[in-house]
Formats: sequence, C-alpha cells, structure tokens
Amino acid sequence: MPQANDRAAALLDEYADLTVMTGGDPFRARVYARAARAVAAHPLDVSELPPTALQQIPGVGKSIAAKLAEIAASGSFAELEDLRADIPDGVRQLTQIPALGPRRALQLYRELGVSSPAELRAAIEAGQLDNVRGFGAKSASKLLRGLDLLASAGGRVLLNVAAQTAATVITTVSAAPGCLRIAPAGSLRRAAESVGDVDVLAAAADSAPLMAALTAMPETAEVIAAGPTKTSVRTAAGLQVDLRVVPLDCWGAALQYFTGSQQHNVRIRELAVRQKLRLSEYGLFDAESGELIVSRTEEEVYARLGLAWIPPVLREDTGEVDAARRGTLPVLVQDSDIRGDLHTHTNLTDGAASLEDMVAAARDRGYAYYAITDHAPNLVMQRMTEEKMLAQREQVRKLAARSDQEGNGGSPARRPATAPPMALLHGTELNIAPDGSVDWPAEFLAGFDVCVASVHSHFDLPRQQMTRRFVTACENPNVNIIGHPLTRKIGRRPPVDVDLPELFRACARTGTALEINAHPARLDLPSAHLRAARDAGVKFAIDSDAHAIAELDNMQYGVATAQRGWLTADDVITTWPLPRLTQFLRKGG
DNA sequence: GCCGTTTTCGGCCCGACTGTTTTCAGTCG
Repeated sequence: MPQANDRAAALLDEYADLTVMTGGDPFRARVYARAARAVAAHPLDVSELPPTALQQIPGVGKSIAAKLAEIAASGSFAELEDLRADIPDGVRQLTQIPALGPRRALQLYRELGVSSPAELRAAIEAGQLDNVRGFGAKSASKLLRGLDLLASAGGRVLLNVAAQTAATVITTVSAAPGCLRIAPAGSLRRAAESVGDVDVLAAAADSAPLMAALTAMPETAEVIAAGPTKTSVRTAAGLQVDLRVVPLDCWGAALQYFTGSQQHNVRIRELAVRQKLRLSEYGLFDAESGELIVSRTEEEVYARLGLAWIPPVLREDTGEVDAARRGTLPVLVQDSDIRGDLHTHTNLTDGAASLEDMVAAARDRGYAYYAITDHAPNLVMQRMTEEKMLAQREQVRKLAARSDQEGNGGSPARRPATAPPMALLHGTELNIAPDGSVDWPAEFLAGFDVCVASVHSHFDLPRQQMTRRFVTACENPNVNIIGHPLTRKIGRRPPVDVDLPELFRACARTGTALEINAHPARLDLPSAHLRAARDAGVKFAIDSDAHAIAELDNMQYGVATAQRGWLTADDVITTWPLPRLTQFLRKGG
C-alpha cells in the first residue's frame, strides 16, 4: 500500500490510543483504530483521494475523511495535536510495556510526571511507586521486568522461531495425562509475519496435568499467570507462551476464538449478536435462553452464522467475512501446488551446500523443476566470474542428463512415478544497481534459463529514483523475477520507498514476476501488498532463496504469505507446469 | 464516530487472570 497510507494510519492509531488514555469515548477510539487498519490496507494513496472516495473506505465516514484530508494537507490534524499537547509521546511508549495499559500509564504521568520508559525505571528504583494508588510491590517488579524485555527485543519473533517453540510445547503438553487434542492457535496459526506470543490450545477434562507440564518444561523461565483455563509462561529466550485448555466439546468454538485475529473475532461476534446469538470460546449460544447451539467444530460455528469456513490465514478482517457470506472466498494456493523453486544458492557463492547436494534435496521434495541462481559479479564479495558461471552451467547440464538416464527419485506424494525427471534450470540472482542496470551484458544473460534480479544496496534512494530503478529492471528482457522486492528484514530493516502501483504496472506490462521470498526474516513481497499487485495483473514466484538444504523447507512460509494475500495457484508461476512456466520466462520474446 | 437482512438512532465482543482491594478496574488477547 502507498506509504502515505501507512503514515495516515499511524496518526489515526495514535489518536485512538490517546483517546483511550484520556478516558475519551472508547467506541470512538475503536472506530479510529478500525479506520486506521482500513486505511493502511487501502490500495490507493489516500492523500490523493477526494472525500467521496475516502468515504468508500470501510470505517471511514465524513469526519474521518475530513481528518484524512487534513493530514494530506498539513501532515496531522487538529484534534490529534490537542491531545499530543496534553500527553508527551513517551507516555504512549509506556503502554508498550507488558501489563501497563493506557489508563495506568496516564496515571503514572499525572501523579509522578513519568513520561518515558527510562523515567519509569528511575521512578521505580527511587521507590516512588509506593505512593501511587493501585501500584504495589508486585507491580513494581513486574514493570521492571517489562522494561528489560522492551529494551531487549520488542518481544516479537519470526514465524519459524514461534513454530519451533510451539512444536516443543505441543510435544511436552501432549504427553501429559488426559490431553485429548492440542494445536497451535493465534497469530502462529494465522501465519502472521511475526509473533508476539505463542498460543497453544488443548482439550482435556482436567487441565491441571497439562498446565503442570507447561510450567515444568525446561524451556520455561518464568510463570506469568496460572489459572485452570489459561496459563502463561515466558521461555528462557523471552518468548511468552499461552496455553489454553478447554473441554473437548467446545474445541471448535475455542479454536475459532483463540485463532483470532481480534478484529476478525469482533466482526464474527457482531454478526452473532445481530442474529440474537452470543459467541464465546465455549460455543455459540442463543442470546436469550443461553442454550448451546454449536461448539464442536469451527466449520459448525461458521456455518451456523451463515458463513463458509474461513482459512485461518485470512482471518484479519480484510473482507474475508463478507466473502465467506457470499461464498466468494478464494481457493488458496497450497503447499502441494508448488512444483518448483526458482531462487536458490550453492557454495559457489554464499550458499552452504554443493550443487549436487542442493539438487538432491530438491529432488527429494518431488519438485518438477529447480533453478540454481547464484549471485552475479556486481555483488563483489561473491567473487563471481563468467568462467565460474559457465563451469557451473556445464555441471548443471551434466546433472540433468544423469537424472534423465537414472529416472527420478522424488516423493511419490507430489508426483506420480511416471512423471518426467526434475528439470534443472540454470539461473542467476542479479544485482539491481541504483540506475536499474544489472550485471553482465544482454548476450551473456540470454544464456540463462531464468534471471532473478534484486536490490542489495543503496536502500535509501528517494522514491522516484527507486521506482525508476525497479521499472528499468522490469523492462530488461532478461529479468524474469524481482527478488525480495521491498528488501525489508522483519523487525530489522524497513522496506525501501518505491511507488508500488507503478512497480505493479511495470511488472504486469513486461511479464516480470514479483517474488514472494519465503525466508521467514523476509516474507517479501509482504502479504499486505499482494492483492493490489494481483489486481494489477502481476504474477508471483514463491521462492525459498535457500542458502542451505534445510532452508528449502522455508517454502511453507512463502506459501502461507501468498495465502494471506488471497492468492490462488494460478497467480503463482512456481505452481505452473514446466511448459507454461517456460513460456512465461520468455517474456513474450 | 460509524453504521443498518429489524435500526438514520442507539447501540457498539467476550472472558480470564492479576493485583490490590474487600467488590473490582485494568490489562490482555
């Protein structure tokens, strides 16, 4: 989405937060927060839209449309500035501390003058909290730990780290006596790009042995809360794990509830209320009689509300509820649709494994095709030369010929035994220079089966120049895929500033695919932009960018990202049969 | 402040746990 939308959304969000802090109308705050999400997800640049178009955005009415216009004109709006004058920005930062919400943060500011995390730490250490009503010794030590946590990481982890932690928890807790079912829930089940805490749902008649197993787990460093239905711990690595245990009879309602997102759940519950029903983690009930209607499966809960079952990856309140009601949910691309990988490395450049080993591992995955795309010479540290590249090509051709003779191993689950052997494509990952040019002359590039082109430096070009850079790369007849387009690293490096609608148009016009880089630290192009790109006519390559054998398995995170962007198999060129893919790689030439 | 398969006004999701308090507000998801 346009960066102007992110800025406007941040201001609306800040206004919502400050409204809550100052004891303003909580419903108004919620409306602003919801409008902020809708603005952030809107495909068009809100700073350029007329008021009538702004009011088409869900959750934006006359008043917020006027605020958006004010933001476009002046960079902020008057009501926000009024609240900012009352409350320093540092006070809002305080609410990032676990267990410190808006009301108590404001209380600390009003009574002690604390207006930043650093000042809060000083105040606690000076014993000033003792004089504040509602803050006891426990609060003080909890806040100190929260301050440490905030300083260390911001608390969020990548999807693969969360998945590993969940796997450990599930192994441990499922071994406890009486554990009937157990599954990941929350943002992990939705495959969000980062996870703040790991939610695990279990079913049992008696929760005590399960809770005990969690708190006794060697990885558990601290027990945050412990009750009969919910126990929260923090691992030694600092990651919070929430275990919820419910009776088996309400498994479906509980899984629906604990998968979220919160915004999705609000939508679903509003729908229930309108039908004179009440939905909780224990089931869907008649609002008046209190009688249980359904609770055993998610499918039953959604069906009783008049909805198709909604895949967890779509549960973000971005239109999935309406689509489920109309029966127009997309048939999402699946792991089993993936036929190959078009962006991988070997130890010829910065990969860890040999060509032979990477190819063998790919073949074990049952792929129909696999591209080796080592770095090109302009990434100087990789020391690539034409000679090395041509020698690798020879090796690739020999490996391909050998597998032709020997037939193909490969998992029978993915392809029948009669399937042709895995095709090997020789490619490269080019470096897009600031002017949009890439390594090597066109004649040499024409010898590759596939070229990925990516930005690896000069991340801070002004938007116009950055956009020109990408468009020039797309217009190169030898460039097939733009690798990790925004070059962001989750939680570490921001995305580059590029005019996305223009990039999407260039990709569609030139037959250049955008990558969905499956590395959990990248997930790039991010899911939030995929629908706009798809609507502009863009096709996508889900690639692992594997630098080691184990990283081939990251493909699953790329597929999940594509799903979160509502993509079907047809939108993704790495699901296509080889002849269709080969045709695409010719770029109409 | 927004919104409508009952509504253009009167609603706006629901429950668990904690800490400090003696009945509940705040926080979280």
